[in-house]
Amino acid sequence: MAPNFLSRKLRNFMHLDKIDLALLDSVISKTRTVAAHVDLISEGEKPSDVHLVLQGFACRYKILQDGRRQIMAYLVPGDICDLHVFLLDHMDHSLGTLSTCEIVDLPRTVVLELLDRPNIARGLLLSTMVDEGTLREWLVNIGQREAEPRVAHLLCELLARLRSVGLVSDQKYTLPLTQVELADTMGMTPVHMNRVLQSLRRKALISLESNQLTVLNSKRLESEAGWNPNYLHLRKVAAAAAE
Amino acid sequence: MAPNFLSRKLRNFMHLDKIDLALLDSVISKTRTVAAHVDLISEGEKPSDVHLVLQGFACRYKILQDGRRQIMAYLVPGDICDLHVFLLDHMDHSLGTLSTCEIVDLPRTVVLELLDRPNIARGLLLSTMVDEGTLREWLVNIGQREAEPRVAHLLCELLARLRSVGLVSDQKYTLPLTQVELADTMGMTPVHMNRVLQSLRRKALISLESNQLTVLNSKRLESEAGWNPNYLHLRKVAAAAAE
DNA sequence: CGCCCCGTTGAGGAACGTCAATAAGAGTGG
DNA sequence: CCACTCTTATTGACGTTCCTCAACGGGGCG
Repeated sequence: MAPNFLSRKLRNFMHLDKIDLALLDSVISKTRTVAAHVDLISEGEKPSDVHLVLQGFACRYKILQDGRRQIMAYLVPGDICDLHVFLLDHMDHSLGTLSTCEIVDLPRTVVLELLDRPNIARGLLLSTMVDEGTLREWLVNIGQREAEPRVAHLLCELLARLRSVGLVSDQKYTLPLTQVELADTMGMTPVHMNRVLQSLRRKALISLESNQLTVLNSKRLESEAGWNPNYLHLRKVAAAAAE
Repeated sequence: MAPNFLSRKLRNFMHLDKIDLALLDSVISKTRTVAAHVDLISEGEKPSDVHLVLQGFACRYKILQDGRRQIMAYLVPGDICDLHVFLLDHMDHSLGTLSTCEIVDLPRTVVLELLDRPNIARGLLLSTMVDEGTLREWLVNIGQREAEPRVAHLLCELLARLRSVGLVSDQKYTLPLTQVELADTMGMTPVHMNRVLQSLRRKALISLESNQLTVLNSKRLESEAGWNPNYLHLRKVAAAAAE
């Protein structure tokens, strides 16, 4: 059976007992495969389910009148979106896949079931707060850092987040994104994104080919990025990674 | 007695009965005055209270190693921050005043009391989701828009938010911020901020003197900004403004 | 009066965007 | 297996936005 990325993630925050883990396993039993570049829900629609990503990359994004797109968050395996989304009567942004994904749709009743377990509830609320902290960090990143440290910061973040759910080995992870998508994430043009990646490669900080990203020199990459992982609130990273 | 900006704000989202309103009034009875440019809580500290702003502007912000500052959110009268902040063991950003403020510190017990009232709870959760939506919109704003529409967008947002708590009349509101602070909000330099404001004035879209901002031509300002208020989820703006 | 903060303005430079062309690879149908 | 097409990555030349540095003026306040 595929690993339960949701419980992996929550265990970064809270201890989960057998009942919790069994519930989390049952919840992810009904997955569906979604092709790349498909919306899970679009701006303006009424939210129905909470979405959970078990494989692949999804994102939140918004499209402006002139066609420009801003990607505002990545959802990677274990990530859940908008616990309280049922309160809203329309989505103010869209949710879509970037790569092929395995998705679980959680209807309201199942979410309430999860929130009935105190430690799961605390874990989910903490995850939500971390998502918010991540969003703030992205704002800082785009608002204050120049292109190269900005991209370096994103790559550091993904290293930490994917490691926390066991998706990093040998400083390497799968980054199933095109340079256009990365550019739309970082608020820059694809051309400039390309040049920044070239530069990071030339400095031997990373390698990136066929969607495999390797951090060759994490110390220098982190210093270039001004990296500080405190906003991820990962207290038990090493333990979780070892499982 | 000073108007209860918290109930004004929540009434944009939910109907509140007399008991709700009385509770909200009792909760804001013990305010304190905080001078401008004082931290309510700093990055790294352990959160103790939830903060509620009743007067003035406060903000969330982060300072980078090189001294650059990014302001990530404004808190205006009626705004409350981080309902669930007690879950975190350290702040990943700071909270400080921008102008002189009236602040209420809500200890955990009082927050729980508020959450016991279903409609207040829904209103508070909705506010939280709107805050998140606002943060996302700021990311879009900084990531995708050039300086002038970016600033225009901020001014439109403040017009809508302040109007929703009754702080706008004649398209005019108090904006107690320096150009340096506005620049740190928008991810640009104070010099450029100044030039953008000049340009908006020259086009007769706004006037801004001694902290009084007047929107002279909201239609054109909104079109310049690409303004779409859907992320504020304000369903009853007109009614609230009329009270 | 003098100081400091804030707003304003100018000149020059760096970062990033735009436009355009080419290459390289993946999938498709013949 | 090859021709074809489409997407993605790459590179160059050039333009624009925004930043940097610097100077000056005005108002509030001790």
